[in-house]
Amino acid sequence: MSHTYHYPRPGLTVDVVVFGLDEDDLKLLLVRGGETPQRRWSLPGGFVRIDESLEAAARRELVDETGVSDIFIEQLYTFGRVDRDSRERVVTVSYYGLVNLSEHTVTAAESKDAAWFAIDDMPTLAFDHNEIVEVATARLRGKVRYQPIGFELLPQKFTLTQLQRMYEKILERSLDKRNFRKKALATGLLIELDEVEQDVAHRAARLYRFDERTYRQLAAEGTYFEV
Amino acid sequence: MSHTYHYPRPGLTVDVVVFGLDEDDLKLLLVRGGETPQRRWSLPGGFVRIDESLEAAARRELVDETGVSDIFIEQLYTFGRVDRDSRERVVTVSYYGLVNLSEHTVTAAESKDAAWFAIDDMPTLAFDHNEIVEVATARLRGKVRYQPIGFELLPQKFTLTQLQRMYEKILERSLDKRNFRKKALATGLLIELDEVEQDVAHRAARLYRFDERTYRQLAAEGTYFEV
DNA sequence: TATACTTCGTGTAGAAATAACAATAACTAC
DNA sequence: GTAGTTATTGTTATTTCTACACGAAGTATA
Repeated sequence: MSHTYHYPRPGLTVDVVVFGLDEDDLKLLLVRGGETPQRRWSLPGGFVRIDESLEAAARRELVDETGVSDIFIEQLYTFGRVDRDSRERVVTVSYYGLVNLSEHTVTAAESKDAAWFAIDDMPTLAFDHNEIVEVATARLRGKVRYQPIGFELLPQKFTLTQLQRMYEKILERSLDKRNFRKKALATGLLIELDEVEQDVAHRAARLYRFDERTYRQLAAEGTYFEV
Repeated sequence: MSHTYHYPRPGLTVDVVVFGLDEDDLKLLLVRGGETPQRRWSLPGGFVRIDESLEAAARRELVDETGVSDIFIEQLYTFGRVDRDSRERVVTVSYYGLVNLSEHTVTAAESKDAAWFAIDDMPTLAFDHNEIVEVATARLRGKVRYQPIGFELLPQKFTLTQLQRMYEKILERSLDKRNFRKKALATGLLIELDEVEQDVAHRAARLYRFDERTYRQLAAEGTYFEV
C-alpha cells in the first residue's frame, strides 16, 4: 500500500436501503433532496466524514434525511463503477436496514421529503440506486432463510400469522401454515406470551416475542436457522 | 447526498485476500512492502485511482505486488474504522480471491517479497489485516457450502478425492467418502473424463472437470448447491 | 511372478427432515 | 343464535441424510 499518494481521491459516500413492513407490503424508504440530478428520488445517504466510521456515517445521514434512528443496519456492498455518478468519481458503501413500520413512526419524514414506497412500485432512482436496491433485496431474501433477521421488521409482540406473512412477502411465495408453525417453534427462538392480539373481529391469535438471549447463544455456536 | 463538500476525504484503498490450495494446506498470499509500519507482512493492495473501478484496482495491485493475475476474485467487505491505519484515515474495500497453486505458479512472487503462508500459521499482519483475513475465511467457509466456488482452488482436471480434501480443508472437518461422492455427482456439475491421474504409486483415480455451462444455467434459475 | 501395499470405487438400511393435506375451535358481528 | 372469520392442531408418504466396510485395481519390490 503506497502511502505517498498525490493523485485525486475518489469521493466516499454511504447509502442506506431501509426496508419496512406493514400489513400490506414490503416498503422502502426514499428521499428527494434538492441535490440529485433531475430531482429524482434516491436512497438516503451522503459523504463520509474524516472522523466517523462508515456505519456511523450511514446512521447520521439516515437520521438527518429521514428522521429514522436506532434501527438494525448491516453493510451490504460497495459500489465503485467509475461513472456511477456523472458529476464526479464517487464510491459508495451501501447498508441495508430493517424497521417495523407500526412501531417506528417516521414522523419527520413527510416534512423532509422522505417517503415509503412499495417495493414493487418504485420510481426510477438517481445514480445506480435501483441497482443497489436490487442487491439489497437479493441479500435480504438470501439472508432471511438462515438468519433470523426478519424479526426486525415485526413489532416486539407478534402473531405466528404475522411472522408467516413476513416470510411470504420477503420470499415471494406462500408457505404451508402448519409446517411453518412447526418449524418456527422448533427453532426455539420464539417465546410464547400470555397475551393475544387486541381489537380483531374474529378469534384473537396468541402473541409471541423473539428470544434474543437464546439467539445469541445459538449464534455463538454457529448454528443455522432455516424457515 | 450533499455535493458541495469541502471537508478532507478519507483515503480509499483495496486489499485482496488470496487463498491457494496445495496438497498440504490452504494458504494465503502475503506481501512485505517497505511501506507498512514495522515492515510487517500485509495483504496485497493499495490506493484506488480516480479512473478505475474497485475490482480493477484490486487486480492491478495484485499483479503489481505479487505477479498473480487472472484469478477469481469477489468483493468481501469494506473496513472503515477511523483508526485502522494510524497514519491517516483510510477506508479499504477488501476482496477475496481463489487460485490453484499447482497450475498458477507465482513466478514473480519471491523476487517481489510475496509469499504463501499456511492459513493456520500466519504472522501478525499490518493494520487490521488479520481481521480482514478472518472475515474472508468465514466467508469462504460459508459460501463454499452453497456455491461451487471451490473449483477455483483445484486444477482443471481433478479427482473426487482431491475435491473432497478441498472441502475438508476449508470446512475443517472430515467428510464421509461415499456420501460425499454421491452428493458431488448428484449436483450434475461434474463431467467424468476418459482419463485417470498419472504417476501415482497405486490405482489411479478417475479425473473429472467442473461443468461451467450447466452451472451457469442452474445459477440463473437460482438453484442452490450443497456439499 | 508372487506378495505386500496403497488408494479407488461402490450399496444399504435406519433415522431424520420435509411436504402435502383439512377439520374443529374460538371469537366477533349482526 | 347464526353467519363469518381466523386460530390451532396431527398424520402419513416421500425425500434426504447418516453411518458404515470390503473387494478391485494398480504399483513397488523381494
